[in-house]
Amino acid sequence: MIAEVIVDVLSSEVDKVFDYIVPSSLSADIGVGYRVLVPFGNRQIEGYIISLKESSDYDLSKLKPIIRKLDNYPLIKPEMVEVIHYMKDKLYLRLLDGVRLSVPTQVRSSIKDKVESIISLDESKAVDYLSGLSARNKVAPRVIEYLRQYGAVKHTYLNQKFSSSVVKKLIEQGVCIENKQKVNRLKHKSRMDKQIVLTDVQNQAMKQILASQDKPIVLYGVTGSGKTEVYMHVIADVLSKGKTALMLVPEISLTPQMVGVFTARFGERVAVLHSALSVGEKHDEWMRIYNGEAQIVVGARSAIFAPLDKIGVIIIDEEHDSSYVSDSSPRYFTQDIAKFRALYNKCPLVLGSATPSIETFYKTTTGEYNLATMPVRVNNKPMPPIKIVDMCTEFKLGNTSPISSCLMEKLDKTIKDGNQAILFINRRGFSSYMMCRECSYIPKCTDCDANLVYHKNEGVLKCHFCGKKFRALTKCPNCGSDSIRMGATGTQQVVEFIKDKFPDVTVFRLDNDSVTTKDAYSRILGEFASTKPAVLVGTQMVTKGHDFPAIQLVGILDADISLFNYSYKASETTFALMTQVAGRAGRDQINGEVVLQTYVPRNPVYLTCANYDYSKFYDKEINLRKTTQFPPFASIVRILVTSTEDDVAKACAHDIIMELKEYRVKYGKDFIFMEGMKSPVGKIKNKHRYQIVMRFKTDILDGVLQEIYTVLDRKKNKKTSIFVELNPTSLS
DNA sequence: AGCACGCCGACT
DNA sequence: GTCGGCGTGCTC
Repeated sequence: MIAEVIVDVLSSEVDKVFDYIVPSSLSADIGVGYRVLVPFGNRQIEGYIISLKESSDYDLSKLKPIIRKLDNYPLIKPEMVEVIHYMKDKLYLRLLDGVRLSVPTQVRSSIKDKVESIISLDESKAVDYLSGLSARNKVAPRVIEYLRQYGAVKHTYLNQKFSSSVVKKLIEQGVCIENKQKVNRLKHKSRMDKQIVLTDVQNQAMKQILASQDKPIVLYGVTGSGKTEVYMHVIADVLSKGKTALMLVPEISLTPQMVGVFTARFGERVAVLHSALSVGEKHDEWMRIYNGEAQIVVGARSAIFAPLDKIGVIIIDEEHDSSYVSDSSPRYFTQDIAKFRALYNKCPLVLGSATPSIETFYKTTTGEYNLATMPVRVNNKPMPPIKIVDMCTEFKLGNTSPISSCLMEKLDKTIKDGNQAILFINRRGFSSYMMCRECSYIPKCTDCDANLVYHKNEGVLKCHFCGKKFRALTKCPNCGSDSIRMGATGTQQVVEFIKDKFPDVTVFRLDNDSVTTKDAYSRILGEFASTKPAVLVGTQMVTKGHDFPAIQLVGILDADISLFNYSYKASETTFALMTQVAGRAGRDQINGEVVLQTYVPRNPVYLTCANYDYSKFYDKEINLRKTTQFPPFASIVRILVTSTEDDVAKACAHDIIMELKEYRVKYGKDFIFMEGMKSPVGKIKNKHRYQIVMRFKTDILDGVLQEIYTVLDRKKNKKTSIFVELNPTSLS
């Protein structure tokens, strides 16, 4: 028998399937998905069997045998083998990338199950032992007495309470019995909440979802319409049929809350997967899923690769969220993988959102996706009114502070009422740059073409592309001046401003600088939740999850920033973001309100958003996309070529573009645009970057992609790396 | 990616 | 004479 093996060597050069002989001694207990040790060149490396066959096209005399298998079960299940092939063919990912996504390092590495040793008493032996005991022996009787009282006790606990030598002796003499058992490193609460009865609207949505086996279904429900409850009912239904459920949520910060809600309902049947788990926790959770001990997976993006069997439903919550697109290689769209797995398992795929992405919603109008709508909030409360404030007028009137007079008034009232306010600073990424006031010099990273960002906590300058740290400036290296200033409004500034104006109120800060540890996030939010009155100032982090019942006011400080990032998605991300932030206000008894500060108050995004009119926004936006030819009508592909040598990358990019130019001709006007250029961030980690950006009608996407892949396969070489991105949201 | 093979300069 | 620089090519 011959095995096709993917070797665990991360290089495009060697990213292909190698044939190996399966020795007859192994053939009985080996199969697809097993991890094996194979000879490769003159070394031994790990590989994964992805298929078995009887003969090989390769020179038989050169075939080597597999040395041995490395686990007693296949790490890659058959479904995931299919997923890996799909990613290779359709997404231009290396086979090994697929393997590594399917089998996380925490599982591949030698992390073992955590075992705990439990000590209990053999009563009959204990009686004998005590009777024949000398008077000098003081500790052992106490240990026995303790065990009689408490039954089984942890070995480590006994050791520290008494003495390890005594406990050891008792075990050796058979008086105590040692029992080893596997424990999970991640502790889940197992309080079981009762199911809540669904409203008619929710019930209708649930039925539509369960019936949507043939195509994905969009669950469009306004904030507060109770999507989570629908998800849980769908999952309960699926579980009752003996199937499993996969529930994806946007990012780490949101996960604990969802996990809380889900474990409260489903207890031990829930497993969590996200990047903030420790290696041991990740290993345990993955194995619990693999073994079928957990039937519900709640997790962030990468959880789409969870080794579940018999999936009965896949849910992607907040479908429009950008965290579902992996931003570094291997790049993949979570929805692509989800569609593949839903098709494989013939199960519904739910895309839930209050502000579905334009491309997703478009597919409900063409019939490619089904649609379920939940237009009202469960508590029947209206959405909080949004007031748009023109910051230009404000500035002309002489207010140069980051807070408008209108927001100031409402803030004052909120505090007097003893309630809470959230101030959202929309400052995605660009925080404070250091800059010389004399010559406008800005310090840059030595390895990347990027401005350094000042981190106040550590007092250093950091490169956000490679993480390298530099000493903060005190003197300008360019002109010698010592007047250095910090750019952009930061969270800190606003916090200080509020503290100055309202000295008696407690102000909390939530941003990358204040959230440094794993649980700082929930700690800050916890303190905020129990403080009244209080103001919470923060970045994106304040927009997600968490119900605070006492929020009376939400202020959005620089709404425009996300509108001015040069991506075709700028409008829709802004609309989604504003809607989401606004949804934080007035969730319970209190009537909330929202103040949105902008320099372009007549922008249609804000006008539609202020009326919570998604469908009007959608109509405008889809028309715009159609006339300007952007997704979903056209597709954008970006090819990125990187190399440590500038001219090598340049030449390679040039070669590719020459071939594609020839190919382009046959499509005429359907091929709208193509240009090669140095990347906006021309160098990252000392690798030079060239990009080719093209745009063409979506009808020809499959064909063009295939051509691109064949050209790239021809052009790839050792000195360059090539990445392909479909509909990129940023061009750094 | 690694590792061997291989063909040219400065050392005991 | 040889030790070692790293360019090139291969791995079932």
